[in-house]
Amino acid sequence: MLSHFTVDCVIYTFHEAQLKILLTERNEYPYKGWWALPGFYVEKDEEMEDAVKRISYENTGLKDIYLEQLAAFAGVKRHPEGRILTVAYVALVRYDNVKNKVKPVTSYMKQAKWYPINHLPDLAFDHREIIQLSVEKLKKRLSYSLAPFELLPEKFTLTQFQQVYEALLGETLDKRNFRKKINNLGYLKELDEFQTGVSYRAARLYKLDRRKFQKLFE
Amino acid sequence: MLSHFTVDCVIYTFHEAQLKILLTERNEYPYKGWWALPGFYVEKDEEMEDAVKRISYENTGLKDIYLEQLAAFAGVKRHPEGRILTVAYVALVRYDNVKNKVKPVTSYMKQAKWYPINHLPDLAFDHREIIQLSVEKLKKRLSYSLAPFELLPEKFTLTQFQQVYEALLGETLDKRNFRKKINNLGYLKELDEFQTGVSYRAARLYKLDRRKFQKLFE
DNA sequence: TTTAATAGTGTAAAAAATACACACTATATT
DNA sequence: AATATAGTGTGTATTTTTTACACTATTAAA
Repeated sequence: MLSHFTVDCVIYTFHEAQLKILLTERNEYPYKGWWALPGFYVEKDEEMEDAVKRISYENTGLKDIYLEQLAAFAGVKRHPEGRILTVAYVALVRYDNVKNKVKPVTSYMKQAKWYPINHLPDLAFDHREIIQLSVEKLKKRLSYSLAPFELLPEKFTLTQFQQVYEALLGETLDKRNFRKKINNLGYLKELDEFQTGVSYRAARLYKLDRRKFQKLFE
Repeated sequence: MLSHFTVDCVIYTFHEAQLKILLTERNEYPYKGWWALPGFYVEKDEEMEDAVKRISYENTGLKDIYLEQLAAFAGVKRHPEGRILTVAYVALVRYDNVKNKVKPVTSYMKQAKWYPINHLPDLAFDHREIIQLSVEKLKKRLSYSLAPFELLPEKFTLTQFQQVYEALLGETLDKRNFRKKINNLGYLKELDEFQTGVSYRAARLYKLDRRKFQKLFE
């Protein structure tokens, strides 16, 4: 009737044309030395979401990030000392905002590191399963959620946008058909700005037109 | 760090061309006399799903029913005595199987009753919100999940099948187009049997072709 | 000036979704 | 026997969406 209560965060970002997840190396029994999702106990009078925010702040230095609940995991055998119920959340952050910030600021882990979703190390507890579920959920919601925009910089190229889709779908898409489709969606705003610092033709930048997006999905 | 831990069940069935949810009248503080989702504490060494099965058995007399986890609700203020974390599950049952069975078999409730999803009474706790979320989830998964078949009898008419869709989508569908679409899906098996006991032209019965369904979604 | 790397663009064909109306049949009623 | 009732079952034309596919443009660096 009483259970330990934790939250775990699957924190995604988009970098080098890949989706990556932030993992921490545990410095505590059990699974000491293993990689795991950032997570910790929820305090007695703390709202679950606040605990998630606290943990993602400790790990990314960011407040006010995009969060959604994934699922609860409560297997009696998850933890050797008895049931620890965890509620897993998905968080999405822009790599620009975190690239110089990630470091372990807690005693219970040695380091934190971004791993591409298709090259994950062995993971503690049932964290592999949690991640698997999170990928599937993101995949399904792709075309009617703000998720892609939470992963990309404010201003992005269509190629970057396509790469987010490709990373989640796990397949390559035809450039022309992709562009046609997102043009029809109608919630991208074409800017008069271009990529800089590339040694090839600079791509045009776009951003999300939040108004149009909301009109479409209310 | 420790929290009370319960599960709540949103048990759906299909009856009289409507989707209905099983509610119980509480016989305990708090919300005594209010209608609520069937739910109870998870025992110390009990798996969460087993608790759900236990509770749905107590309420419907059925074992081995279709279950999926919906979400965790853990608001500090859900319960006047402090946080009670609940994990909500959706269960789907065939009305044929339960129609003579529903009765309160526990001390903590007075009665149980099926309510159409669009005529619900006032509900205890945040149960209205839980139900709302469950409807939305079912709606999204409609055409690529087994949910409709778990709600219908083994052998059903196309009209019944369409009514399940209509109830969840909250709109009426064109009969010809609906039939064309599900014909294209290709996982319905046409039987040589017909409805009986109706005072009008008897409709042909169909059933799910599980093999084809699985081939399609593996 | 050439090379390497990526951006950007259109059209035709096929497939899927939509809109739409009437004849059929089993039973109950007179 | 005739008729009313209530729901079953079916086809076609139109529009929309999806797919397949290949070349030119731009920039920086060598």
